[in-house]
Amino acid sequence: MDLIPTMPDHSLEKPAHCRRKEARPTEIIAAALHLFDEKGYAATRLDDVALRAGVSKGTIYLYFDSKEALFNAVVREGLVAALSGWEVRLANDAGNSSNLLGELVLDFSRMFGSDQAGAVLKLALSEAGNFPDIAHTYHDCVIEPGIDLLRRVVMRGMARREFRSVNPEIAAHIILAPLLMRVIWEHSFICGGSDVPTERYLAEYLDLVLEGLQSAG
Amino acid sequence: MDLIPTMPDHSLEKPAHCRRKEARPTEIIAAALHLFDEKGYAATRLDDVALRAGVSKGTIYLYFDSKEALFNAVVREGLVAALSGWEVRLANDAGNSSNLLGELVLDFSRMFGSDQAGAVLKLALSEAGNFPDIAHTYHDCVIEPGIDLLRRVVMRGMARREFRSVNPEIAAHIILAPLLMRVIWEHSFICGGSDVPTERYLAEYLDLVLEGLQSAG
Amino acid sequence: MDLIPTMPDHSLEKPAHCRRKEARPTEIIAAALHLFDEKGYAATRLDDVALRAGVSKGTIYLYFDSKEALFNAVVREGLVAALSGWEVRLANDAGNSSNLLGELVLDFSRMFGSDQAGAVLKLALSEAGNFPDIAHTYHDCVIEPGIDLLRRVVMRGMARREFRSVNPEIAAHIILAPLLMRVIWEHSFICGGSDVPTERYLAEYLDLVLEGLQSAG
Amino acid sequence: MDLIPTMPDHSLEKPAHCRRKEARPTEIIAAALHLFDEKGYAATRLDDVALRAGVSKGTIYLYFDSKEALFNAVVREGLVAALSGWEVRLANDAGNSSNLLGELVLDFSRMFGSDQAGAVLKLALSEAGNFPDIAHTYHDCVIEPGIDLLRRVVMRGMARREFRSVNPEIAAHIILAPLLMRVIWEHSFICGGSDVPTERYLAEYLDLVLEGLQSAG
DNA sequence: CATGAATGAGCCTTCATTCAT
DNA sequence: GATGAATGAAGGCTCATTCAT
Repeated sequence: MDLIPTMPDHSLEKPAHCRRKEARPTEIIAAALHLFDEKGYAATRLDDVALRAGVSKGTIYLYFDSKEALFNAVVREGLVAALSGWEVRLANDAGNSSNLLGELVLDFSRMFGSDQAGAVLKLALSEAGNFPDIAHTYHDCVIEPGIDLLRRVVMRGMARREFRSVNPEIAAHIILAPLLMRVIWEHSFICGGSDVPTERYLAEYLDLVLEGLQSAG
Repeated sequence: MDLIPTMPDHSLEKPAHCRRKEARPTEIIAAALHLFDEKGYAATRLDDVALRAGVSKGTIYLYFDSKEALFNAVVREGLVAALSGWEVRLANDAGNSSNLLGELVLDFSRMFGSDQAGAVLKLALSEAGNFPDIAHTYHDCVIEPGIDLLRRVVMRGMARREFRSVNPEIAAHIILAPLLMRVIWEHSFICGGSDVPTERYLAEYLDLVLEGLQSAG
Repeated sequence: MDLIPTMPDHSLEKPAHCRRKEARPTEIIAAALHLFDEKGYAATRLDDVALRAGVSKGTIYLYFDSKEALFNAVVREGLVAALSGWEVRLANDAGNSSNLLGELVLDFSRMFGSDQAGAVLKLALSEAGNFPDIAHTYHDCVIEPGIDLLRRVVMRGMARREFRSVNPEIAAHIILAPLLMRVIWEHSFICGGSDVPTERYLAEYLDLVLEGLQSAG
Repeated sequence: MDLIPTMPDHSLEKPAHCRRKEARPTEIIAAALHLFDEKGYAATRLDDVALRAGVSKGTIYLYFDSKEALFNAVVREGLVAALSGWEVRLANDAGNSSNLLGELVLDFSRMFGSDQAGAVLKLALSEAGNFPDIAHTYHDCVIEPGIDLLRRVVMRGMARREFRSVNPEIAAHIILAPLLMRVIWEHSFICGGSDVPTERYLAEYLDLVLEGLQSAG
């Protein structure tokens, strides 16, 4: 499966000519993301994507080879957005591990709080059956790095005797879960959901996790 | 949306007549569940459901009014399976709250370990966009009771000074998340996934959560 | 096309045994007639015919080879009913031709006033496209004899100088038309229709026709 | 029931672009009319309509929401065609009523002689059971105005002592019947039918009717 | 580049017909 | 004979994809 959409490289064109034209693919992707997230891949009609993007249906095919290619582009865009969020200063940060974990969680919250990354997370999970390649790519490029980051923070904390001894791999999964779940939640039970504001949720969550990790001493 | 499929009540028919007949709806539901879980609602063809159930396409319509009705039946079946799992002895159990929480988690694991309940959980989340009624029903009948159970255990622990003071509502969500996430995981990244066996995962998870809840004293 | 339904000859069975059984074909035909008339051939489901006849769907096939065969039987039954109505004493009646025409019209009205013959008339016209054989048979067995009868009365009247000189063939058609039309009317615009009672309609009709035929002298 | 098909208004589009495009709906309606007339609504396949119209099946759905909507459009078209035929100069015509009636009949004959109006008349009667709304609309918009016109001519004749005293309402029905019947005839017993040419039929018919209406003096 | 009319493969659904009981 | 569960061919409808303008 080709994750890179058929998209002409406009990088050498004069920049101030027609901003709309260059934004087209992005606008289409944004429209598609919204609808894929809302209705799922299969139930989303290209007509609706075109309508929402303000272009004709045929135009979509100028930039993407097929509906599946569009889906790939959507996910890839969200992938990039997500990846950029995982950039942490893990190494050069000299603070204590609890703070480091706290910042990681905030980063995460900011990243998946955007429609972009959040919707793609849900998409990757929902459509995993029909697009195993995407599921794998997403897992390898987003989930695994995130887990890895958490694992390293946990190991750092253990090494510095700030955290008690746990299985870092599993702990990372468990720590990540409530964050992912919260994202899925908001994209599935749109109306209603829990009325707990994100800040409180994160605070309480961090409190619980850190307490659980805290070294006995 | 009607969650009860149009399904004749066979309970009064002659029992030794044709054993297959009474099992048909169940077989169809099982086949449908498998495919819905694997490919999603829209991408599942009724032909394939029929093939897998070992019946003709028309037969499906003897028991279900439409593809959507079949989907409803599938979810409802999983709902029942899930609900039966939440039966806990919360009240008459005199043990300490940590043990109680541990048992709850085991119950949960058993329940959603079955394909039935697990697949339906993933379905409810994946197809929430297209079937808001189902999403709501699932939330109200499965998720919310589960959260409530956890909340009550947390409050019990706090009342008995076994747990420190936390927000029970949020804590319940956070405690539930890794369990749900694990289920989703297994239904999305089928091959691969984490190679951590469920028992170890649960043990580590319980350890972390209980440590996090532990009263300081 | 076979106008004779596959129907076992019960004429030699003991008569007082099980009246229902022998009446089955007739009951099925009656139910079919009602539904064919109401909804047309294609829109009538055999399930509904069975339901209305109080038998199972399979039973229909004990008496009729196919839906088309049932339709044929229905029409043929109505044909017989209609034909029996055309039995007139044309020859031995010595009265004047106006009276003779009046009696013919009354006969006609009685015949097509029954649901049986009336419905079949409408059926034959409506479904002529799909069942040309039936249309022809109906035309040859019912319409043509009726026209012929009228023609002979008109010719008799002309021969006896009771009627003025007209084209008997055409006159017969024109005289028949309002009678047929009235029947069609009642089977098409069921509710509403004209509120003129049949008696008045016939009287006025006869008055107009006879006046039109009246010899000038 | 909505008699107006979902049909984009092309009146403002560039005219010299693609002559075919604007004719499409009309061509589809014509093809549908032919087949509906020939085989009835239910027995007509949209594939066949498409084939006859020289378009693909999907194209039909560009202009009509459903088979039923297409049927509505067909009837409505025929309705318009029929209504335009009932335009008579009743008021300003100073001639005698017999002539007026004669002209009305010619108008009628011209109108329903076209496939359009004639086929729709038969359709309205045949499919009245399945489309009561259409039957009513047709009755109210075509039949009733026609009857009304005839009634007014009859009353005019009576007022001017050209016609004898009859019930105008009933007379109108009776006068209309042979005309309608002739139309139905031609659409039902396509091959064969009576071999009397329309002109002779009309002449004989008028002769009979006028004679019947003639004032005794 | 952009459009949107046209296409046709594919799927849900219906229903006449069969057949084991 | 009678039943009604099961069948599967057929048709209405959708929508991703193409292409002439």
